Amino acid sequence: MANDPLSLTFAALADPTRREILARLAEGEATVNALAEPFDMSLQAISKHLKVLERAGLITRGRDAQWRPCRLEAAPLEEVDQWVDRYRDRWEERFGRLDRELHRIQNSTEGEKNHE
Amino acid sequence: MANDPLSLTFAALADPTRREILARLAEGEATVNALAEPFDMSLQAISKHLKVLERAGLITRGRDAQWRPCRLEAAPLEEVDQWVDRYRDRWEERFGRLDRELHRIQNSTEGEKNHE
DNA sequence: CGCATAATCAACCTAACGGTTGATCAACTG
DNA sequence: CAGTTGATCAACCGTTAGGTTGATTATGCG
Repeated sequence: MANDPLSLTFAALADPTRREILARLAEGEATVNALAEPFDMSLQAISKHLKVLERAGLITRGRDAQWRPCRLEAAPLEEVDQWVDRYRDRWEERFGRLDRELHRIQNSTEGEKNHE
Repeated sequence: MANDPLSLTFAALADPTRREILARLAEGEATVNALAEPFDMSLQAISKHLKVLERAGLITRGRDAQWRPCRLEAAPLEEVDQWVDRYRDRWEERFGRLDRELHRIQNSTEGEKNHE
């Protein structure tokens, strides 16, 4: 597999188990055992999934005695969002030209508001 | 690899060659040979990449004599966008609570506008 | 028909993925 | 210290990904 950041992120997301783990982490930190609990899978397998997520920068791990709490890190998701954003107008075609223009204007005024 | 739609899409995107192909197709339809031209790779390899993209629904292929023109299909990218959208507030933390609330309100009014 | 072109099919190879089991390390607890 | 718990490491295994080369199919052209 390619090892550029975006490829690592997409590859990490291309697995339902890992996406479920991220969904769980969106609710707060969790230990490896807590994350493994819902799955019919060995703890070691979950540990490997976490390593994949960590390599992609999607999680970080702390240290609390013998527990290694995992925390969601959204930065790579923002990269994904920015990448996919370049194709946004492709699926907004159905709105037609006028409505697409409205979206564009709306986005640009949002830009002014946020970035000033 | 898992074969649910989202996993197929993420997996298809987890390769720089395939992402470049999509970028090329964003400019318009193209034949397999045209798509293969920039890459130092056999035509068969590109053909396989196209099959992966097709299985994910990211492209469709027509038929024009011996050419099989490829066309970008953005629907799966919209699915990706919707999935990642659930985490948007995670990387917008830096805007602070007030601004995040503004975003939430803004989104909900957009929803009213689009879905009615 | 005979041939060139566009693209796919088929077989093969290496490396990585996703899972297993068993052993090990690290930290708390009695 | 001995034992338990949390988690990782290591080796292994079957399958798939991503590339190659060689053969094959389909279309257009002289």
